[in-house]
Amino acid sequence: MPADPPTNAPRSRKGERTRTRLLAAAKKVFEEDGFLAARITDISKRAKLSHGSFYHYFDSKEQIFRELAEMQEQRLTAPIPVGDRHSSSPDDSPREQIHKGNRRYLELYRDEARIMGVIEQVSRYDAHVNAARMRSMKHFVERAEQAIRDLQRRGHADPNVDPSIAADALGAMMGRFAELWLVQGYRDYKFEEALEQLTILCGNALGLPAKPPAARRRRRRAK
Amino acid sequence: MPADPPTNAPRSRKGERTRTRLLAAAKKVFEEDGFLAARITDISKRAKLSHGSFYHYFDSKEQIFRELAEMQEQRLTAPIPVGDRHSSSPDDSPREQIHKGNRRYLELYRDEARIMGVIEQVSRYDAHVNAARMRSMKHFVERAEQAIRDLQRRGHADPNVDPSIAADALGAMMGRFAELWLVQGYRDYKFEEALEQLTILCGNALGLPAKPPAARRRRRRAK
Amino acid sequence: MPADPPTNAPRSRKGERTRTRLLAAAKKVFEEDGFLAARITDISKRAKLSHGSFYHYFDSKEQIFRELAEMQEQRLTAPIPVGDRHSSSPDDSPREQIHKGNRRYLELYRDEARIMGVIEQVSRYDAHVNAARMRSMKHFVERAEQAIRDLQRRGHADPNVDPSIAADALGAMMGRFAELWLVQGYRDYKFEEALEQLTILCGNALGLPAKPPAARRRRRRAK
Amino acid sequence: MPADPPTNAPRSRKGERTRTRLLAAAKKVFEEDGFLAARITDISKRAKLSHGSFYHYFDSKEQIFRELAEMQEQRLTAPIPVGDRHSSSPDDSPREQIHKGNRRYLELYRDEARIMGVIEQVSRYDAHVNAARMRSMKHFVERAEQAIRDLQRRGHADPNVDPSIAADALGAMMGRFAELWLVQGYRDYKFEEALEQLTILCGNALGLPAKPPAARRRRRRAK
DNA sequence: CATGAATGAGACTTCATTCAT
DNA sequence: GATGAATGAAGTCTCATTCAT
Repeated sequence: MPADPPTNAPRSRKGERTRTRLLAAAKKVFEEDGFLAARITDISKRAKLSHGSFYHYFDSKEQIFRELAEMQEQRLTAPIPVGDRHSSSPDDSPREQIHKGNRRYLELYRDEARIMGVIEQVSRYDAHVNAARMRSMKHFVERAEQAIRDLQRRGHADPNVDPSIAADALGAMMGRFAELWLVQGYRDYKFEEALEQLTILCGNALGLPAKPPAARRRRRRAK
Repeated sequence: MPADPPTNAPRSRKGERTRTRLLAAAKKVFEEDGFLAARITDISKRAKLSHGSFYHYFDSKEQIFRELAEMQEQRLTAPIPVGDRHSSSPDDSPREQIHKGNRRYLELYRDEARIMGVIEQVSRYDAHVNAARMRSMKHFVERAEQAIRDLQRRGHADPNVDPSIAADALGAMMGRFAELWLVQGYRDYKFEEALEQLTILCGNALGLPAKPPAARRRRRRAK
Repeated sequence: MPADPPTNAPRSRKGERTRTRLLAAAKKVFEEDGFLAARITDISKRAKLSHGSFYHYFDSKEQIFRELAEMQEQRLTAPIPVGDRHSSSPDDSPREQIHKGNRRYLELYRDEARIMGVIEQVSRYDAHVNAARMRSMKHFVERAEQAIRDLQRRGHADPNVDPSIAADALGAMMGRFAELWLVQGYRDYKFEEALEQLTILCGNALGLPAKPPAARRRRRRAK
Repeated sequence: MPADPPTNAPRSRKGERTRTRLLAAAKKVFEEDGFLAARITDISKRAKLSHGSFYHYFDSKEQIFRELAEMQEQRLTAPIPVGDRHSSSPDDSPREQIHKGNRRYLELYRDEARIMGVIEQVSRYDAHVNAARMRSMKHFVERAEQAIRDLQRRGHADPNVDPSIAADALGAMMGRFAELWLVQGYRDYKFEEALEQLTILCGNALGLPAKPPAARRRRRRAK
């Protein structure tokens, strides 16, 4: 999954620092101006570098963006590290697990909304960026698909649901909803409310057992 | 909801025809080359016109695209005309109604996938195009929201679901899934299968009564 | 001195009226936008005519402007009609005659300052317009020159002054001062004051006998 | 009074040389073609540069012209350096001082007639250029005004003359006469003759004591 | 490593002018 | 006479990218 190993890797400590500075500068510039309007000059200037030097580190605007986007995507879809605030414990209910996953996704998306918006933009005309997204999306969706399959096997999810399509569709829902809400400002939901609702919708869609309002559950279990 | 009436409207019959020719040409060029790569010259040439003439009818590439996008969006989210192949009869079950609506949406999206892809692209950097999308989306979503509310009132939908968020989220799901599938070729689903699954997911998400097929089947079996 | 007889002279009564309308419209547009920014379209539109029709009456923007400029120049440098408010009676002193001539010039210039400014502009890059100015200027200056010569012969003007150069120079002074003041708003003189001063300067320059405001002088003489 | 410091100032020695080359090239092109017909490409080509490079140094044709015009204006209206061929010694008569000033002005104007003509042209439609002219003109005229005031105080100049208007008007005369003569070729005066006449006119206008060939006049008065 | 001067392809846009209707 | 559609020459300006220093 790594991008093409940078052809122009820095050789010295100093070079490495400069490269990092460029990446940070590029992120800011892309966030402020969008991909198209961003100019190499702006990025270099922000990194306190002459624009000529840019080419020591990256071949083009596309290339530096791809690297940025890749980093971002990976962060967003990476498996939740065990022990993380968002990691689910084995005895979380499926809905609770979804809830935690969704929370993590939305929080990350929200915190990086600007650059996420630009990635959405660029992924529509840069095949590389799109491919990178697809790759990490697939990775993520596969885990979800497997989880659905498990739930179905244990009789906890609607057997009529196709795990593959469902994983894609619910992923699409989360992604696009996040963009509409957090990037394009389509509406102004309260974070917790939106999160909860999305979780309900996901849970329902998969036909998971009703929500925690635990009382009911215990009774059922009690049965 | 109509766009600003074109400032440079044609004043003669002939002009009107030329304008239409330009719109058709533009659509093709945008579909083939994408928005950015499309050049005024290409559009004009395809309409068998000198590039100078383009400016009699449109102020810029943006402007002609906006008009195209607006038309497309309206077609996609317009209420289904009564009597249409896709129109639902009053005694359709809610799931059936959703099914019909989804079918219509997906079919239209599929038939215009190329241009829809370009619209997705442009809407990320042209505020006008995005605004137009938002407008028609809102229109569409409001109808959905109202429908959900009705279902809840009649006890047919999960009362925990927020109609507004649900309408947005399921709309997001449909839209993004369609793009992934029909524009970006992310996966290669069979049309009927994807349609059915999306309908299940929507129905489940809203907590609608179990799918008809099941009922019938049981009854049938019961018979 | 007449301009080239319009190649495209109107043939009907209606045509004549349209032509006049175009001239009037052109004058306004030139005044508002200057020559360069003025477009045939604007002129035609203002004359409630399609721009195509413009070419029935004039060959180009230059041509219509030349006609306008010529009219203006002639008005400005035409001999003062006998009996006119500005006409000088035979027993006016030379200074009084100059005063009247200057008043007439400045009043006309002031009343048509906008278009005069445009003429100044265009005369710097349209040889025809400049030639027209030169022609009428020469006409005017020749009369002045003759007048100076007469005054010198009668011992009323400084014999060291070259009538030809003086006429040119004082004409230049009047013209450029008027432009600076009335077109470019360089300073904000009171009309009467500026007029009087210019007259003094002209009179002095030619070495005419001291100014009439006899009172003061008499007093001085009385001393 | 200096123009806004160029935003795109050269940062290296080489750049500085190139910039200078561009200015020189621009001057020539403007002189040959006039402002309107001059193209960026021509200027760049003449400076042995690609047209793209032009934009490293100047934002537009207007900008480079403004800089050129400013330089020219300043040269023309700068105070005469002490010791210069044109500087007047304290015991020059007022008429002699005017003579020297006029000579300097006319010689400079003549030597730069081409570009002066273009400046006259441009100042009529570029507010910046005009403003620059006005500024340096004002500077110049203020010195003249002060001189007139001094002469009046010492009883050497006609007290009826308003120093401010007179300075403007005589400045206008000099400027416009120079243009007519040296740029537009309105007439073909001998340099020395024109200079002398203009000096006489200025001196007379201000009512300065008669010219050196005083003898004649004194005799007359003596009568 | 860094600088910034130089390049040049390429697209947009304007508008005077022509011409078929 | 009038209309307005159509033409196309011409010039501006931008910026990614290269390269000599």
